[in-house]
Amino acid sequence: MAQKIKLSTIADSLGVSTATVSLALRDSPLVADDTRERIKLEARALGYIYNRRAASLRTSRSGILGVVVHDIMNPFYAEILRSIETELDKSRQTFILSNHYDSTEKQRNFLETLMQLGADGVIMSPAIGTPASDIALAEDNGLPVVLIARSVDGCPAPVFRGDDSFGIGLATNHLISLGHTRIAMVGGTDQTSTGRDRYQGYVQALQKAGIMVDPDLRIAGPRTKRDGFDASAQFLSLPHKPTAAVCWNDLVAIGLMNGIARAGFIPGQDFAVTGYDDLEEAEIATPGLTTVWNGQREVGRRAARAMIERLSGSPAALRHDLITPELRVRQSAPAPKAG
Amino acid sequence: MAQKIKLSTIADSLGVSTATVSLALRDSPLVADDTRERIKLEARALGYIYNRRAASLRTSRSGILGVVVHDIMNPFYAEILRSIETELDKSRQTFILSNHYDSTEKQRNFLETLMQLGADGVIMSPAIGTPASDIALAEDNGLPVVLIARSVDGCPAPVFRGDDSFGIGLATNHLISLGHTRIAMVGGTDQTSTGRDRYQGYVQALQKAGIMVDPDLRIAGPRTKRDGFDASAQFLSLPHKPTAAVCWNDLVAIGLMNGIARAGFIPGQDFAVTGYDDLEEAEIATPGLTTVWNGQREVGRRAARAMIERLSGSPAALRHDLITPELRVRQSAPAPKAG
DNA sequence: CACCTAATGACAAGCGGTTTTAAATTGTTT
DNA sequence: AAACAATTTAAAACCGCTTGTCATTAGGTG
Repeated sequence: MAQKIKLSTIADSLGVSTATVSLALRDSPLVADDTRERIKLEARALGYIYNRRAASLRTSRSGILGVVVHDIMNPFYAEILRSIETELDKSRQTFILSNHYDSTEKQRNFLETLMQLGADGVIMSPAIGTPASDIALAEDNGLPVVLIARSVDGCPAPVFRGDDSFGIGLATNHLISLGHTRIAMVGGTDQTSTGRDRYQGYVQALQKAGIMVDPDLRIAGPRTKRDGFDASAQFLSLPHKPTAAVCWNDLVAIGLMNGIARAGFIPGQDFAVTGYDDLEEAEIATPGLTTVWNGQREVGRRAARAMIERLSGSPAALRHDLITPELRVRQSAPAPKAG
Repeated sequence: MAQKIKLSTIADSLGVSTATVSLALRDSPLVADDTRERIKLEARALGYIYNRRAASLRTSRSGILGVVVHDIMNPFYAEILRSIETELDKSRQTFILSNHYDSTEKQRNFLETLMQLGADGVIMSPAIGTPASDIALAEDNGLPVVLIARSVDGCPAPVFRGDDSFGIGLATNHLISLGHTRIAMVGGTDQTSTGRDRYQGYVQALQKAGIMVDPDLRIAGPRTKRDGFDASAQFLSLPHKPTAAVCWNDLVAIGLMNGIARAGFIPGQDFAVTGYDDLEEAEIATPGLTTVWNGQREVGRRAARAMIERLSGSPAALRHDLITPELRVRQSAPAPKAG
């Protein structure tokens, strides 16, 4: 490793002061045009690397954002993440990523790390059971928080997510309109705001259609493709076989369809299945998955923008931003078989 | 945001010097036990947050690592990433993530950012066309590099990856032993070391079995599930219909099977398909995907360890570490249909 | 009790930038 | 030619923590 090039190296080599160099590199109007050019040229020639730590010590802006999600291996979060990345790239913010796997402790550790690093803010999908105080602590220490996908009770931070109750209603109503009456709900948990909203949306849709809600038809828990696959046995052995399944998300739906197929049935023919999220994969699944677009790209984009606006000191951002889901009809959810 | 608590705040409140506080918090033996306890207690009581930027300015160790992959939405990289995360967690290193989408420019920008932040090192799967000089530049600026999945010609950095040529041979030989002779290769590109190795492995296996290599049977390019799905049309219209497909990876294989199914054929019955990587998903695909375990967990684990060792100043790590792939037989690749 | 060693803690100089304040230069005006 | 304004550049303090050097105190020994 060659000798370290710093501001003073450039200053010495050009016979000016470090202050001038600093100002010049950041295009300050206080420096004459040709001085600035000479300095920039020399900086490049010497292979100068700007030291952000030193700078941020003074300016208290690190250019780093934190992003916390449940699990990036889940395509739902991966899609959100990608749009956050795209948006942050434009503003030259780097981000540090962490999965919390729904451990509030892991999440707390990560928030602490961010504070130590002097991160400018954090975009997070809170872990199950996150107390509002954890978020308040971050804010108190100068770490602004923007929430995505889930909200936290009693927490004033802005939230960006889809309208879950409405969205699951779209899927449920679609099945009802096709003539299904025994509709199972596979996946989800009451422990998250999202889980409660979706179950409630499902129940409301049934009730509005005058269909009795049968608690036996709820298979709570599944969240991944594997879970959905494993849940197929339970689904197939439900009392009074259901003809359709409203799934927690696309992963569960695809897993469930795979499981059903493994058992010798034909998904999208023997049973109607709907997903949720409209992942890229929904379209190429076999059969094509009827699902609900949940705007994950949009969630990421808006959350990132909100954060950037907040950092640039604009007035308090809006508190909540609900994205309106849309139904995507494909082949996995036809009308029930006659008889 | 309350008033900032720093070392001197604690020092003043206890009537000791900041040096003592610094030493105490880091468990230096130079500080008496009970002094240390008093200091730690006070730090907690005041809600002190360690300022890593200030510290690292002095120590030139930031506790940050960079990780660059092609695309985290690709489960192959996501699995590697997860094992890197697990490993780094143990050493209290945080990491900054970036996708390069095979843009050397984006990759260069990211490396520059890491240098500015004073990152301790970077674990990367290099973008197609990465010149060895880009990596040398990083090393010159004190940013140690460990490569994963792909190697870079003329670059002395350690590499962790699977033995691609051998691995693809496993899949090809398996198909040959089942009686297949017209075996297509779907996906991959000659632009990466991995791509060249796998194609070569496929060719060698055929030759060794005395099967003529037909260039028409190569469909180069596909890498994603979507690509595989789209390639199914081309696959089905190949001259002299092949009976089997060796796919670039599991994603392509699953996509291809979906496409084949959409066209009215039954994958794993009308055609034999093999994947590569053994993603979690391979097991629950329908039919279960016969594939090659590529040790991505192992790659991530070893790469992270190598980096940590290197940081702790241990002697030069070994240059290459090839993981030996293993065949995983499931249902997607049976013998060819009679006739 | 004087002397030496070991244990403990204070001081101050960095680390590499940013920014405020003041000085120097140039050009204008009377 | 002196006085003043505008434009550039220089000097120095500061951000918060680490660490080598040195002073102080306490304990042990002859």
